[in-house]
Amino acid sequence: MYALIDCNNFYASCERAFRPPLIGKPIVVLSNNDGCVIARSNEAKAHVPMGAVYYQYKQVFKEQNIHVFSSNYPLYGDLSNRVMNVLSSFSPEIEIYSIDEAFMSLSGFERLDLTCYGKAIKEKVKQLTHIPVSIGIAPTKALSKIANKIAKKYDSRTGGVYVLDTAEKRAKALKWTKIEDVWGIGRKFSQKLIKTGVSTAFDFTQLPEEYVKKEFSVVGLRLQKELQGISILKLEQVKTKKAIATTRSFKSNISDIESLNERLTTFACSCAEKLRRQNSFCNMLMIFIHTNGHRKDQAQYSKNIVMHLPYPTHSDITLSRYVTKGLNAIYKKGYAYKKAGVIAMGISPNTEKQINLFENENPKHEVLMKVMDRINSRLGMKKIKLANQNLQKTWIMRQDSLSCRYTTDWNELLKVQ
DNA sequence: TCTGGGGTCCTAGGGCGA
DNA sequence: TCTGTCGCCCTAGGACCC
Repeated sequence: MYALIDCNNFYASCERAFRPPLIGKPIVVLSNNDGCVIARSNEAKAHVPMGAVYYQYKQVFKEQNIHVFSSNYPLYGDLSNRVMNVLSSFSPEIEIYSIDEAFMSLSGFERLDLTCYGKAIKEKVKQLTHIPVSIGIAPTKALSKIANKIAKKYDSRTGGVYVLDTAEKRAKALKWTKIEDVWGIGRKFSQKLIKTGVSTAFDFTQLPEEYVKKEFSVVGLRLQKELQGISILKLEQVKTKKAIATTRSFKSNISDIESLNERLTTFACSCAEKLRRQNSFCNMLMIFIHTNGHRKDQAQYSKNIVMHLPYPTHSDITLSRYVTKGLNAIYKKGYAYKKAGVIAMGISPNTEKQINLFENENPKHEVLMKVMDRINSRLGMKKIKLANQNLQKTWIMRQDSLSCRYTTDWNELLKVQ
């Protein structure tokens, strides 16, 4: 059996964890640059759709007394770690699936009353982190997702925990689940399925295998088996990332190549730092620049370039050199750029560095990067930068409604009066 | 004025060497 | 020496997830 533990309206719950008066009040959390709504409390869901554009909904927020927060990732990341730590004490096998979800293996726990065990987990997480969770338990990962949806939807009846442990319950749950709500069936696939008369998860399980394989590849076939109660997807081990990206939309458009180069250099340094943190190198670098696709009245241009590096690296200096080279190749004058990014690819661990016969990195880079990381980590922020980055840090994201970093910054600890 | 960011996996198709 | 086939690798594009 597998359990899926999912934090309820996670970002909104994090904001509430340190501000109890907000319990029961409508809350939304915005994306970077306060662009659009990325999380809503239950109370806000009736008034604001997911992805709503902030400036278009300002009036609604005001009228409905909805509390608005800019996203506060240091806080959410820290609370997520705390939740996962609590969960780890309930099973030796746990897969952290995302910032607010984890799968847990309950094999060997079958003799227990799983509903009671689920409730014990839920209560412990609530007690230690103040984050409410819902728990779905079932024989496969895909079914545990459905069980979780039921637990969340019928919270008062289920107490936030639902176990799908019989064929009857499974059939009933599958008939209740709309095809577009099935984990792994996105917008395109659900449209295609609905056209052929498949409107529920149960209908999907009745389709011929060959048809599913042909139309939805092995991914669809695996999912079908999982929904039929045959466990195919196992818990996954922590893996090193295959790509590391830093991409941003700008608060206002950028047209000149110097400013773009400064931004992209900073993004490259952020990628390099993430690479060093996970002890790996990259040997390919992609950069891209976009104009604002939402502004149909403005001239559009979008281009990316992939560069193969001569040797694996995680040096700020090397990556920034290639960023400049790439930008010179794709930049076109006369456009207002809204978004840009750097993606490090071809990632290999420190232990498997492929050395080039003819050209290798200056060994001083490695030492320098270590010193930079140590100083920056001790000072808590980016004090040491490359010379072609902006030392004044005038590129601040729009975050008009940011809450405190209650758990990760000494200066922002909760004050008790 | 203002519309997020960061990932994974699979398939098709072309190049290329055995 | 030429040709056909097979399989591997790479890339682009498309689907999905949170």
